[in-house]
Amino acid sequence: MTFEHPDRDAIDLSAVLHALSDPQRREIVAELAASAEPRPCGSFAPGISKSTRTHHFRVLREAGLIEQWKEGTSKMSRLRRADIDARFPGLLDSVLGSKALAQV
Amino acid sequence: MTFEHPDRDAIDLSAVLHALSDPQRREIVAELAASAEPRPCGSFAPGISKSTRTHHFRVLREAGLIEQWKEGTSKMSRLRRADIDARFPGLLDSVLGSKALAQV
DNA sequence: CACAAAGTACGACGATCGTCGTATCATTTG
DNA sequence: CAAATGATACGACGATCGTCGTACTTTGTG
Repeated sequence: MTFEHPDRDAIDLSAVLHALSDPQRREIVAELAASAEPRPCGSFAPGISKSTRTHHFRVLREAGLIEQWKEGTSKMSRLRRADIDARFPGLLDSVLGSKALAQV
Repeated sequence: MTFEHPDRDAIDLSAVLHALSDPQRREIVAELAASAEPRPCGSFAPGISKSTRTHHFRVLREAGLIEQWKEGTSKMSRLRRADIDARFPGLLDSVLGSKALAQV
């Protein structure tokens, strides 16, 4: 918990919706939601540069969507599903559910 | 239907989330959702300028969230709830529902 | 026709966004 | 210690955003 994570009650809807409005970030969130296990940042979005990936992860973390911590040389990420579901019930499910459509 | 309205199947999730990420526009959508009757644009968001209001309504319309048509000198707006609900089930409810929180 | 009302078009402005490359840091491993 | 790995910091760039004011169009009303 050494990074900037907003408390559950401080999670802002505008920030969450903005974070989710980017397809790249939505893809990351979808992958995190699919695998319950935490994963290192580097295992996502292979098409983009490292700095861009860092940027996207920071946006997600500061919006309160993910939690991050260091583990060796890697940085692990986990979806804050309980917090998001508690604060905005149904939001994550509807956004991720529509991913099942041909929604790229 | 003389304006640019995306078809239901063409409604893009990124555009919808981006449109909803602005508090001003979310407020408009919330008011439209509250009163089932169409309302002229001028009856919203009294604090902002006319041009900004026009801009917000266009963003909402081009994202597929609202439908607009002229009626006399006014332009009426109605929420495309059925289309949004069909395309992204639960999304609108979760976004508007959280409005009930102290989410400004 | 003249006037008022409701929106739009068109820039403009500062701010933020998504992306990148390069340099740097922290950690593990040889 | 030295090298490699995984991620960050720091600009930088073009693009988009939210906001505004002013000028303009469209429509209805006297």
